[in-house]
Amino acid sequence: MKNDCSCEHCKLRSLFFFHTSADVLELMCENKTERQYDKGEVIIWEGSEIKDFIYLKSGLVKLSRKGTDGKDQIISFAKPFDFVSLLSVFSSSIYNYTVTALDSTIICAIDLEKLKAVALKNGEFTMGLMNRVSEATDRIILNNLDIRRKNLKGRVAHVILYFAHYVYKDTRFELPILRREIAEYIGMTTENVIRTMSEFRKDGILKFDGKEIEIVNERLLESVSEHG
Amino acid sequence: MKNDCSCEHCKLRSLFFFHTSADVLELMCENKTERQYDKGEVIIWEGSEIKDFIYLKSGLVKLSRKGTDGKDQIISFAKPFDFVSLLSVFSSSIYNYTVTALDSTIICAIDLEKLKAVALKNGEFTMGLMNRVSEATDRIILNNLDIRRKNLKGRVAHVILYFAHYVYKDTRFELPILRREIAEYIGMTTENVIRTMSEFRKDGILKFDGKEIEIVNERLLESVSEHG
DNA sequence: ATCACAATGTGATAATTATCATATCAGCTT
DNA sequence: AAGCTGATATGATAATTATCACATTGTGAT
Repeated sequence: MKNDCSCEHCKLRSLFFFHTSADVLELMCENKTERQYDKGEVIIWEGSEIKDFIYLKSGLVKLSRKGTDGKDQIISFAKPFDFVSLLSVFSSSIYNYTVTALDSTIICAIDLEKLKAVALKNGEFTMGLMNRVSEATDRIILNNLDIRRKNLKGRVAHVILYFAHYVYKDTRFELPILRREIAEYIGMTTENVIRTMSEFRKDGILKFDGKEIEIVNERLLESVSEHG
Repeated sequence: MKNDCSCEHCKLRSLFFFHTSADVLELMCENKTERQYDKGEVIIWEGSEIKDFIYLKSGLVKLSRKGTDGKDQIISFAKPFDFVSLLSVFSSSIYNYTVTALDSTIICAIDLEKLKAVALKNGEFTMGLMNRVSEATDRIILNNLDIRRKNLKGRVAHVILYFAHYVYKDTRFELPILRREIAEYIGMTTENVIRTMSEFRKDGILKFDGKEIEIVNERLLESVSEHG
């Protein structure tokens, strides 16, 4: 937990703020805390009070929610440049989702009251913030719509391509989530996700090597993602 | 299409803005257009340029999107006090959804460039705006998650209860959408929605009289909504 | 190393939902 | 009034997905 004002040179800075006026810089430097989480650690608990505005500096997380039936549902995944403090922060005082690290993850937390105080005085800053929040929530909604259109095979293909294209930018990567978590994300059962991935392997679309996954036939996987 | 600055007394005003400073009042009075749409008319076309910030004054609308396969998906419904210009407006220059009136509807349109100009100078106004946008998109995401947890019967029950509780605040109302539109909203087929509603009728949960629908056994409908 | 436990993997069967076919009904036009 | 069209309605069947049962593999703790 350091506070060396390294954000002055942080790559993320430009994404959050149009200008970096004196009050915004002070907010970031004096009132931010950096925290590191290991894979599997919970960063935010559903139901806890929102005290900070949080964003990802590095790593990968999942946003999930416990249904009334006790079953978890995964809302979305987020990597740096995606916001984490998306939902709730400006419309609720309580988080209505849990954020869990899927990999070693570093977050920056800015005291929410102080951020709001700056935002009230600085429209430019607030507009930048709103742009980001709007963009990130849009992506969640549209992605969920996209998944809803597809059948089991298409949904599984969608998730694998999501990690390949959007997160790792490689056709070979270590899958950061369990089969069960894929199921929680796409709204199918764990068994069927496993079965589908086995089929992809048998069909020569995927190769597994421990946690490693390799997309052998990307074109076919994309076709499956579109047309089942 | 009138412009008599009636927003000064508009009930909605308090919801959008914390304070109504001079610049905000001028924005609303000088740069707003009021438009009326009949049931079925399209207010915003998917793919069109975003020129205005739009909100509902009265009526009811649906937000929908045409999938790559040509099939419509309904994202959400909105009534006054829900925003319409939720998604896209602050993160895109093009609407990625269509807004259609489900009933006679009046909207207010504020020139987006002028709104942005005010927002840049007025952090308080922008914060109020962000609160609203965040609240509305949160509701869409959580509602979709809720529907995803349920089976066919539960989803149909959910939609009927949504209109009863949230829109009409009555157990008897005129259903503003077709069976097909319920299907497009919950991701099931039209036939199965029709079948399910017929079952509800046969089971004494619902009564139909033309377009009118009456919830006879609300407790049972709620139970079906929760546990299928 | 062994035990315990969770994750992966696979098959058989049941339940759910989609598809296709066809009928009736309501509203609208001529 | 007749004819057209889209919405509602219903049944039979096919396709998809869930459930249950059980085997195997992997992983962490002692």
